[in-house]
Amino acid sequence: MGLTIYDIASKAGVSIATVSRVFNGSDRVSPATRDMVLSVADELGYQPHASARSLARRRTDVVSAVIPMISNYFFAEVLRGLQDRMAETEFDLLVFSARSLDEMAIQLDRALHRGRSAGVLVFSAPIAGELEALVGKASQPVVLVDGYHPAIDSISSDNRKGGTLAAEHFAQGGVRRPGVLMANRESVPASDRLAGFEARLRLHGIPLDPSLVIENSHPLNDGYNEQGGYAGMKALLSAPNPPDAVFATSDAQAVGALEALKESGRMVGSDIHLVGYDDLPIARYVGLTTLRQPMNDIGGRAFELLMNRMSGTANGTVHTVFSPTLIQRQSTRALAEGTVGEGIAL
Amino acid sequence: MGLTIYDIASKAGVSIATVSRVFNGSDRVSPATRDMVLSVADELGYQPHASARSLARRRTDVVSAVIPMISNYFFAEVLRGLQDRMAETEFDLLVFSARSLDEMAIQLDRALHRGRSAGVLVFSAPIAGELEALVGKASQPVVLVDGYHPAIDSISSDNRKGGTLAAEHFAQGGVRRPGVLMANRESVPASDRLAGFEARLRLHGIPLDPSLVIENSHPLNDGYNEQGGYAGMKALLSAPNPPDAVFATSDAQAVGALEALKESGRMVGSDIHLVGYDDLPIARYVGLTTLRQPMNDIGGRAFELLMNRMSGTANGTVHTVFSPTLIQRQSTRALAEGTVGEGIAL
DNA sequence: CTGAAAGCGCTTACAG
DNA sequence: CTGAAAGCGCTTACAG
Repeated sequence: MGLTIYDIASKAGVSIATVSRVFNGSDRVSPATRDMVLSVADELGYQPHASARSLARRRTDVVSAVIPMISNYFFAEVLRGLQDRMAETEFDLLVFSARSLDEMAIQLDRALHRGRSAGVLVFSAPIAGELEALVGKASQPVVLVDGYHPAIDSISSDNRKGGTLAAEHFAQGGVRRPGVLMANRESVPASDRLAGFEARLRLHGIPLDPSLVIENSHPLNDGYNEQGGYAGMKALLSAPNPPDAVFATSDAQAVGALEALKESGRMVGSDIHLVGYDDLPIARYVGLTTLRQPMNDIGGRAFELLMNRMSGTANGTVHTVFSPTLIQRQSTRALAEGTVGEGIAL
Repeated sequence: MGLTIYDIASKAGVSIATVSRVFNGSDRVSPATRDMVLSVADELGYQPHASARSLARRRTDVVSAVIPMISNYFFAEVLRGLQDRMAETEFDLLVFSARSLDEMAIQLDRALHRGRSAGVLVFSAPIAGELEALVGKASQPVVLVDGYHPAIDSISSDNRKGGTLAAEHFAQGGVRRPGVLMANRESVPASDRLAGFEARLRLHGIPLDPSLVIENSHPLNDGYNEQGGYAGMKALLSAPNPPDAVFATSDAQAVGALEALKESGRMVGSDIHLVGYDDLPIARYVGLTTLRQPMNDIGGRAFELLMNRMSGTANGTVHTVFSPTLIQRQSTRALAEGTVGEGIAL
């Protein structure tokens, strides 16, 4: 299909400028001309050439997303929100996925290549060192998704707030001896969740026994995994003085914990309570109280931020922070105190 | 950064042709010239412009993937395999995601735009009607992933074989009265899995009572969901003559079924057996016997197929079919008959 | 090994 | 409303 604008122009008996105008929706074309050009183009099956167009226009309708571990539920959902929002526009999405921080730098470097895209979304990466340098000298706008840097637009979810909500739920429900199933210490989201949780407990004068804060022993996926939750809950249950409610920094860990609780014969939601984080599809299914992040909104909003930057509309640096919501389900049933959630196990 | 090849050329005291040759790894440049051009380019921070390059070369180093429901585990994993393979090349990946068949056509149409990419991967779509027409007149090579059409290169997983393996496992283990938790009837993969299952049972002279084949009542995600598996298993258990082993067409359904089995007090893996499909991460965790598809390999192989097509190396239509593997775990423990699988619940 | 020049397929002031 | 022409930033025969 080597059809060019020249073929259409000659066949339609107009200049290439006119054909171009028709395809760019210019209003400086008479309806009659437009219709005829369109019908010729349609008949011949003409399509403008993407690269030629971006070169001539000096801009491209492509956005890049640099993502660690694309197979992760959170990223996949954010990406979905992003694409839904993008579908309404002319933009296409270039995806660069990495499996480590080093790879993030490599992929970001690729994404930043001149003429490749009009803007870049960087997911969940601590912006320092090499990444910071790359973003610093980037010639296209960058927006951080699920990340933060004082000088770069960002959009994220308030992890401290999530921890706070969990603690508040516990406090209101009369929890006296809380425990925590923590992901890897190095994980920034998990640390923030824990920090918010601790601070709010303190406010209520509820002590958090350090021996009841179990760090995940399985490193997979930064410690957000079932195995570690299972092992951690086993450890908590065999403590001299076990907790009466547990906050897990992810649903994956919580699902593992549920397994351990079932084996122990405990009634979850009455004997002991459990709160997760993420609201994976399975959370609803197993009746797990959890913190939900508006993943789709995050994706959509990220694209909007980037659009503003690309069009030069934006002024100062913008940091958008979404709040998580506590979804109350059976795993904290007895804590309900009137705050009946939407949650039924099935 | 409006740096062009001219800036580098003049600063380096050579022609733009030479600069171009350096950046294209041509060997028709003296080492000395090469080094000096490179150092100038490096100093100034020059990068070739992607669109200009593809326009002049008359080809692009971009591949498109058209995907339904990107948040699905299977697609995310295949995508990962694809990207791992692509990372070794100069290719970038454009992702178009759809939420329905109609949207698949729209997105495929976008992906097929001239100059946008050098080849397109179409995921899990029945190629007929509008989609077939689009692929038919496409000017770039198309490879079907998890799909089939006689005239188009494809790569897929043998779903009939998966059903056969499940049936064989049941037959060898002495199952007398099998049941099936079926996804939506319209789902091609589920139908194929069921067909293979039935055929192999027949071969062994084991009857499959139609009343023990329960179609999922929850339409979400084509019937591959926990809720339907739960409800379906409840129905099977309350049958006048319940099954002694159940084949679920997905792990999601099987996880729901496990829940129902637990509530019923049945010992899974001895009183009754259960086999899923997909080998989701949670399958290993809950000790579910299942059929695993080599998702990463599928992605990598899809890219290779496309590369061959793009380079014109390929001859006839190529259909690659991967076989699933039965991963034996606790949920069919008593069927083991020596075939001890790798599976331990934790 | 190197350069001058044509060409890739569009867009967009500038004139009319 | 329409056209002629320059330009977007490269690549690649063609000559030397």
